[in-house]
Amino acid sequence: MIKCAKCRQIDFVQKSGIVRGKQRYFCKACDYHFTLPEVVENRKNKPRHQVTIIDIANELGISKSTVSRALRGHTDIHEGTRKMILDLAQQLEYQPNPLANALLKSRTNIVGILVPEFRHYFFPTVIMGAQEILSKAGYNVMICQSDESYETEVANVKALMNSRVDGLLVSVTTQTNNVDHFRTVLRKEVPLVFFNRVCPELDTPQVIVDDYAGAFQAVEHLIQQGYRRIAHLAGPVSLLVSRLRMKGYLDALQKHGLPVDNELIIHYDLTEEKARIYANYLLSLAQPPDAIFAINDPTAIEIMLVAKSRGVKIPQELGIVGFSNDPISAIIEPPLTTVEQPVWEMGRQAARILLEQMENPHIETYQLPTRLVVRGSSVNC
Amino acid sequence: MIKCAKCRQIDFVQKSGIVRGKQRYFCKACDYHFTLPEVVENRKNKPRHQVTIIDIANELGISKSTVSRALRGHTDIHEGTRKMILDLAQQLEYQPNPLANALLKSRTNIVGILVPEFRHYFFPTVIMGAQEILSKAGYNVMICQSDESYETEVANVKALMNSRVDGLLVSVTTQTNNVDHFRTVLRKEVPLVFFNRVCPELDTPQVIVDDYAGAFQAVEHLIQQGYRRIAHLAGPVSLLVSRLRMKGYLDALQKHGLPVDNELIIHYDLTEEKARIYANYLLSLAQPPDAIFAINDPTAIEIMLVAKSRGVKIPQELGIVGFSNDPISAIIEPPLTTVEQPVWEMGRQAARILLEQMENPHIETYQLPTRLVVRGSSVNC
DNA sequence: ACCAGTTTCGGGAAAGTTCCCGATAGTTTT
DNA sequence: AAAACTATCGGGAACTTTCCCGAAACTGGT
Repeated sequence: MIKCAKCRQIDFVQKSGIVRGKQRYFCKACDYHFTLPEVVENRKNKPRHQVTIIDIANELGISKSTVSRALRGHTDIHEGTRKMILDLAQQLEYQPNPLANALLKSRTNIVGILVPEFRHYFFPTVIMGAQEILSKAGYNVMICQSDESYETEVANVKALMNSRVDGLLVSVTTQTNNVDHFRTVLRKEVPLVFFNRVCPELDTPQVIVDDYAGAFQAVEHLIQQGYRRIAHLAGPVSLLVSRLRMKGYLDALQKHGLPVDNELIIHYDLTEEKARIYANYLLSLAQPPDAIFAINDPTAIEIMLVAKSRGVKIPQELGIVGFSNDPISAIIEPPLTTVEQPVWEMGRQAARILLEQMENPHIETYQLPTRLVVRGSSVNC
Repeated sequence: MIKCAKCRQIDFVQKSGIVRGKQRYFCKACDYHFTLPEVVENRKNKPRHQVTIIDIANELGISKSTVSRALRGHTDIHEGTRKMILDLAQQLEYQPNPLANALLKSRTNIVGILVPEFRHYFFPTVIMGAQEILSKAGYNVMICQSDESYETEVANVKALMNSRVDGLLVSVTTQTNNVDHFRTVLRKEVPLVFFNRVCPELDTPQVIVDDYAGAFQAVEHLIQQGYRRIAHLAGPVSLLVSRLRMKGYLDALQKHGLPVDNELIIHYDLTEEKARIYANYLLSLAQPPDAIFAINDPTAIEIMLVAKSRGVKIPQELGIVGFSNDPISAIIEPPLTTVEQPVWEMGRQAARILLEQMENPHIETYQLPTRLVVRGSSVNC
């Protein structure tokens, strides 16, 4: 009753177990195991078939190699054939599959950008600058935020590496003390450029601003305005920006012969709650400061809000200077004196260096200038 | 002098032209063309070879199928073999190549997010909400901004589709009147969910807030505060949100028997410059408004700045209400009355619906509630 | 007609996975 | 002991593209 799939005979076929729910048969004559082929039903589970070069080749009765050559602008092809292929490709709306190309070349044309957050002005703007350059160069961008968590940062780096990004633009978290995950990136020779929050212990290109000069100017400005007891609400020591701005603060004090009071120097983790807590703490001191230099504008603004809620008059009783010149600084009352940094340009430069890195690996540190923008929050008239 | 590459004989070999700069030969005896193989030099242009399942298979002397089964947690495998494979995979730090998988399955595990901008509070926050859900589900995110330009939006959609994203989360530009590019997306059966700025002419899932109710409440609040000549600086008519908030504005006026003055209704393109221009225009009218309902918070804030610069007192001479409750609204002086919308949640819901869409396509419109937050900019006491 | 040289095209490997299905060996049932 | 069944593994296609290299079909020149 059952024909052998090989010799087409019936007599020697016998049952031989079940495989994956299907009856199996064995033909003694030709020593051959087989199962009955299922009737293939409506094969509609192939939803969207993108047009491939093979489709074009079949349509024109030529080989896929020729189609590929035409599309890639090779020379080894007849002008008429090329035109024919190009026309059909356009007509069929052919889109080359980047996945196949990526698999073959091990290049995805995607760069990863990893930032601590993008709720405030700074990081979104850097990203926009980077995107401007990268998309011009034909790269897509995959953005991750570490949320100021070391574990998330490690996980994100892993995820981006697993996605086989061609390069990485990174600003580390406040908690990043161990940088082994970035060493892994370097070991796999994936270009890596840090910006703003950099890793000086790694030999990688970096884009930063002149944090020291900016901080120095800011604090000197406060001194020139007559403030004498100047506090500094600083970032965590782990970040180089914190240390550089701190040094600018200290040197400015020293230059003008002002004492350094450790009570007035606070390192914190850049969260809003802590900013409020330390602002309150500073203003509650027996000898409160008459001015505060904040590590960045969001911090400065938290201080302003706390000062306002305590009835402390700005700038008369408290001068405040921030860093970064977020747009909100010009809007708040009184407007915030701050150190302007070319944020958009930082993104552009980071992207540029990353692209260069892909061509020709080299270490480059790019430093952008800062400029003090004096507004109402520090003019003690 | 030249041996045939096939029969190893010398006598019948003759020159036969040149191919790509290399001398070609022909053996009459075996009717065979050939060129001399080049001496292969140091093949060091294979930079980083990732560990593959084939490496594991070769190492253990088994087939790649078996390795794949072990790694994918299949049942058809011996427990000992699986353990052996898993151990070696861990030791070699094996990472499956997502490109190969994507090529095979036509799934990239990437979703694209397309927004008009992310300089303000709203869109970055939505994106964060969406990312929270999507990354939990194992998806990476590719973010593009159309920069309020229709052409850029079309180009971005094309780029994301070309990158073979598995789904799309979109908020359209102010200039988007033609939606053919989204029809292309739907035609290729790529899940597409709109949020905030939606396309009602397309049959797609959408996530919106109750714009009508929010606007109605806002305007009614102004009326209850005693304002009688209420202007509306609205968004472009092309956006549904504009139309809905407009309707809320109109209905609130009507309910309280206030006349509609077309002079006080301005549609604009949501750029900062135009906001300033129209704010100035409104305040320069012979009969200026005594309150303005703004389409969103950035607009409201521009109006506040213009009013301040003209010496118009808020809220005494001009009441202002915004929409969205950006953090800056609580900070500005006076604090801005605004309609709060669950922005983060909007991102979460959009992502959730997109994920559902991938499983089981269906049309769903999700509407989130709004809530009026009354602050100083509208309390005419 | 014969050969050298050029132009144009096709075949097939490679990239790394998953999955279908056949194959084998071993185990249990009749 | 044959028949029926299970557990485990290997082979190879498929996904799409690029690229190497050989093959065929030309062109001229002798």
